[in-house]
Amino acid sequence: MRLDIHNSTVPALCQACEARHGGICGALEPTQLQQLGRQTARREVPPGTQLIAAGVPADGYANILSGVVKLIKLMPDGRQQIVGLQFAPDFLGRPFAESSDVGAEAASTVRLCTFSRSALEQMVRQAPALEHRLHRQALRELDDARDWMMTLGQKSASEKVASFLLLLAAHVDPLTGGYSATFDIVLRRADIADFLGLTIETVSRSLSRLRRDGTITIERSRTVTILDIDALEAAAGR
Amino acid sequence: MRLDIHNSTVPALCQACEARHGGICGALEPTQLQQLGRQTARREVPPGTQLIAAGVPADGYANILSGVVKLIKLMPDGRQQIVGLQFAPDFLGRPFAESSDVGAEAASTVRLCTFSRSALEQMVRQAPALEHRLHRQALRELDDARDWMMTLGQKSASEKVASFLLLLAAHVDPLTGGYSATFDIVLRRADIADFLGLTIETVSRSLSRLRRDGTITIERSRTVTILDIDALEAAAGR
DNA sequence: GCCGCAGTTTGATCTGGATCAACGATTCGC
DNA sequence: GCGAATCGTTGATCCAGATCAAACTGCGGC
Repeated sequence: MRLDIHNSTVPALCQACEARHGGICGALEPTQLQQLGRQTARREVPPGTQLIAAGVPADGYANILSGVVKLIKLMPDGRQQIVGLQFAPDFLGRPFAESSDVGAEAASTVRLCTFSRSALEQMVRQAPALEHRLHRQALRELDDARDWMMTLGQKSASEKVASFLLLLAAHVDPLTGGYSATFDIVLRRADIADFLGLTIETVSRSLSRLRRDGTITIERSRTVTILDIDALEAAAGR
Repeated sequence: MRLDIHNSTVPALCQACEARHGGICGALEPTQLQQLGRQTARREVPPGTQLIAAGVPADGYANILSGVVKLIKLMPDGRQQIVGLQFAPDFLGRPFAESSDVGAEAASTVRLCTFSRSALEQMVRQAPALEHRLHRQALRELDDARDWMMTLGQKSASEKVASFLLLLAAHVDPLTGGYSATFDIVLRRADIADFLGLTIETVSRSLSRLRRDGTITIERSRTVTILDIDALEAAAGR
């Protein structure tokens, strides 16, 4: 089978890789994948691991293979805002800048495919399609950020919580395009609060109300099942 | 003078253009500028003009030559959030998408250099540096959006208003890098409210308080002079 | 099994900003 | 220059969500 011959030139690790399809490596030819593959390292980190420190020059970039990463901004007085969540197969890092004022932390166990700044820059020079992929992801993240600005600026507490559940349901499973009916809330209540601009008490109360209304169920405070997706969308303000 | 000979190949309109320096046209060679120049049209529109309708396929793109553009997101029930302001020499439009769910409206008199989707796509194919510029602007807008998420999610009403004034002061004059001491608030109170996730009354009260404290002066509700920049930064939460 | 701890839920109270209301200021058309 | 519409300011009251306080749940260590 010809396809096998062709595939055999793709590094074994990349063959089953999430990041090759939706992610940025999809822009690379087999020979380029081989070249990049020699400069990558896989890492698995536990929840809570600091992946990128805000304001500190980052050592490199990564593709997320599985898990959820929180993007965090901090104020001098300690208040913090989670400005985004990233899922497989997202690219992680800020291209063309020494450092960023956004930090990144593993929210769950996270598997990464890491590579250095210079490795990325070298690949970008060789494969313009790679920059195009990065550009597209930046635009997608920009759309997401603006969506969330709407949530933060205009929605009520319960609308925010419902929006958050829909966001998770749409992203936890990188394979399906739609919503997952059952999924784990990877974040603690404190993280959800920082993402929504609320307090943990208000988050908890809003979740309890959704449960009481029969829109969702929650097991052991972590596993959510959506019973009524229409009601949840309505509760989210659309 | 050799420089004149070289400059003479740059279209006359582009020679003094804002967008050529900070903007995306800086990525183009004189011959490419000439080529694009043939496909552009300058437009000057009054405040309130709808430039891009959310969800409707856009006819094209533009560079902002002067003025301020509001980026607006709308909810089905009519609530709206301004998700960003754009100033000269920003690029206006959403590359690689038929339409966007973000609308754009002139906040002041705006001068634009417009061109079609196909003209841009053609130039991008010929000049990879152009996509690089677009990419960089997208990343800058992403940083701005996340900054504003912090403002929307964590800051108090008066911190939001102070942050807004600093944002304007930093951008109204595209030439200087720092803050302008005196500038016009181009937006109406209702727009400021939609940008900050507040009501017009709260915006007005916060501005009055800053005036009473001697941090700023306001003439005819539009022209602001910053008397104490440190106090204003402190009031903004940094 | 029991303890200790971190995280979550629920209740009572308080408050920043929304809402409701009235009144100034500015701009525009004629 | 005058009236009218729009926009902005200020005051009084109300309420969603914050804060303060207490109990509950699940989990790991021993």
